[in-house]
Amino acid sequence: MAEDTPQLGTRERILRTASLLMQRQGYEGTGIKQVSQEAGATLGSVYHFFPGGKQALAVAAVQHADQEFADMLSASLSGEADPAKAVAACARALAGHLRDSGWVDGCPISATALETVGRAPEIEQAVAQAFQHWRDLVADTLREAGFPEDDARDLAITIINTLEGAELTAQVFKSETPLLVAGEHLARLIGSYRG
Amino acid sequence: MAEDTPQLGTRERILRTASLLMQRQGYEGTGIKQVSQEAGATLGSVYHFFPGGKQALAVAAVQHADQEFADMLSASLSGEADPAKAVAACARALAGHLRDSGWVDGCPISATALETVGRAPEIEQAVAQAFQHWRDLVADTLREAGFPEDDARDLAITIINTLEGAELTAQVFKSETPLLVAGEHLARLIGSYRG
DNA sequence: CACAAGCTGGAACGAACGCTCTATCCAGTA
DNA sequence: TACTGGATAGAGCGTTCGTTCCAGCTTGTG
Repeated sequence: MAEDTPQLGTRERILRTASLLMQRQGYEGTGIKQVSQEAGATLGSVYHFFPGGKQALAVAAVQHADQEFADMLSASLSGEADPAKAVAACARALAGHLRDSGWVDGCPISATALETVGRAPEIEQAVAQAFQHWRDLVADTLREAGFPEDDARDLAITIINTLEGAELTAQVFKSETPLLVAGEHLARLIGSYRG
Repeated sequence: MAEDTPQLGTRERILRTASLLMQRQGYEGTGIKQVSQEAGATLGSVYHFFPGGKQALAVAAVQHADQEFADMLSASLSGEADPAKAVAACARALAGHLRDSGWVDGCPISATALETVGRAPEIEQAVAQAFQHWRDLVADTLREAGFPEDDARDLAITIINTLEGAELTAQVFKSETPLLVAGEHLARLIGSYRG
């Protein structure tokens, strides 16, 4: 898993491995021993760097995924001047990445989110911060393109939601279609605020 | 959990309990022993009715949830003649139900879907069938309202996706807003095909 | 009343879980 | 050279997991 990147520090290797495994298997489905093995670390190291145990590791992994996905989102959004086209391009990028991964690498945190909602406050909060972070990136893009504050905020909510749901569905059907259709519909929705 | 409905048969009680627990905790987070206890049944009964073990129980629970959600969807959609209004009403219904449950009862199968994608083919297939089922219900509604076949199919995809994503986000933020905004945006999107 | 079939109850199994613990290693410092 | 403290290593704790197994209980039929 991450044994092929030994130049990274142990903590970083554990974090990346945990994030990847939780993306694919969820929080409950990912064991600390599996993380340590696939990261090329030992159990002792995991507890050394994350004294809070599995929950602390999950929070850090969610935050790591948050930042990684935000970078990808920023890059996608800044590639097009028209926000409608930018969102559609973003959906296409997600679809391509998902297909290339064999339909396993969807949203990095939604599985964890669904398993821990109402049951692990620290993790829940990290997930909420990530969603808010991504939403803000989209809202900023819309505002800079001239959309009024209220419209930008509401559209950003729906854009993130729709991409989230489309990615889930694309995984289930192992098809790019839901994401591509979502991209076009979101572009149409954004465009409908222009007139 | 289900001890208060002893008039139901044991198999049905196990099924409902499994479905509810998997909705809230996911597949990995839900144990067979927990199901048997909260269903007021014994371990022997679970394996008697579901000889295929946890996976078979999960498949049956997903199918049960499929039918239950489909009924709710049909009722919501048939309440309004205009499909745009019907979808918005549906989003409001989901938001109300989610709030009443203390933000824990979201989509009954998405947690299970995310945990098992690419790792448990039987469960994956049951999830895909459920999604297709719901999508068909929406597409039928749109077709009956006069939408062309292609538009109805594409819109149905996005409507289910968006509701799915909005429900996830509403759970994370413990707020009805994502679902309500999604309902309005979906109504707007549907309306944009009218002109 | 007897008897099979369907169902229930729960002990027990091996494996895996999260986590704790002690021991060892080793670069940096005095 | 002696010491210190972060990092590594993994055995082993108690618990829970999914599963198996079988004795006992009901229930309906002859």
